[in-house]
Amino acid sequence: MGTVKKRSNCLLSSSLDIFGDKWSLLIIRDLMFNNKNTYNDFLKSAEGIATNILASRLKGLEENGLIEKSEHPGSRAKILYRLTPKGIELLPVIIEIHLWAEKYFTIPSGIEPTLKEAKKDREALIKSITKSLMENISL
Amino acid sequence: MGTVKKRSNCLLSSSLDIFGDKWSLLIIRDLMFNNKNTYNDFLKSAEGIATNILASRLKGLEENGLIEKSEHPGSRAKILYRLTPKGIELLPVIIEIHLWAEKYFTIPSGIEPTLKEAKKDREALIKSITKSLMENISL
DNA sequence: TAAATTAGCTTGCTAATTGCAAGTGGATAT
DNA sequence: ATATCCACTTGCAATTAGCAAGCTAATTTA
Repeated sequence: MGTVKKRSNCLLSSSLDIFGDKWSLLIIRDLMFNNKNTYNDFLKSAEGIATNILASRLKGLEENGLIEKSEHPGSRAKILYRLTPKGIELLPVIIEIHLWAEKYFTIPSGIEPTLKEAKKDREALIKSITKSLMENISL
Repeated sequence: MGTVKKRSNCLLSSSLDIFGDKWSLLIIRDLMFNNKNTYNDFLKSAEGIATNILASRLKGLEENGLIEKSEHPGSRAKILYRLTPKGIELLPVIIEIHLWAEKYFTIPSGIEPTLKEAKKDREALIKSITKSLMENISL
């Protein structure tokens, strides 16, 4: 059921088989930048994902090794979703999409400094965000 | 009908509203790397896009200014699709997806040199591919 | 300690989208 | 003149998306 169907052996196509939809990268974004890590956190995001779609996307992302479930330190009722290294490695992709979008959409308040940093020293930004995301893993 | 619905003002979300599906970036890829620029070229790609889906994606990409139609120099029956600068600027996104995918999928024959170049001198590669794509525009 | 709320889902149903197959109409090759 | 190519459109079945409601276990509130 959950197996991924590869349409071709093209790297881009295989990648889109995993995260080429309107929701998966938004969940990754929430985990990366918005301090969201529970089911209800994702549900509350501005785009308004439907609960069944969220469940299916979380399942897909987990099956493909981009995220993983773990115990929530604060409550046994909650499940903590975390990025794996494989998920964290999508950071450059997400940054490049932002840099593209910056030219064509109005920039939301607050992210301008990060965009500026991305343009000034992209590698440094990736390294520093990656580092802090990786630290979250080993908690 | 053709208007884009923005789910939020997040740059990533707005971008995915445009190309966040399983086909749009593959059409861009074909235009960028595979010397495909007619309807039937796209139809023949390995992933096997359905003809009605192709028509709707081409329409969407055109409405969003990523591609444009023009006269085919060889035949009046054909339509030549071309990337606009806005479409060409997606090159870094596509490269980053490739670099991510390289770690998790078997690498198709032929692209290894380009991947190596992307890792060695990313900016140079982007600049050189962009240049040749831009030259295509003014023909 | 009982009742209400929170958290993470599942289920049922409807609407929208996808994808296959066939068809259309103009341009081109034979 | 006929057949084929090209860029689609249309019809229809199947899949997917999305809304609303429900469900179970854990937790908070009264």
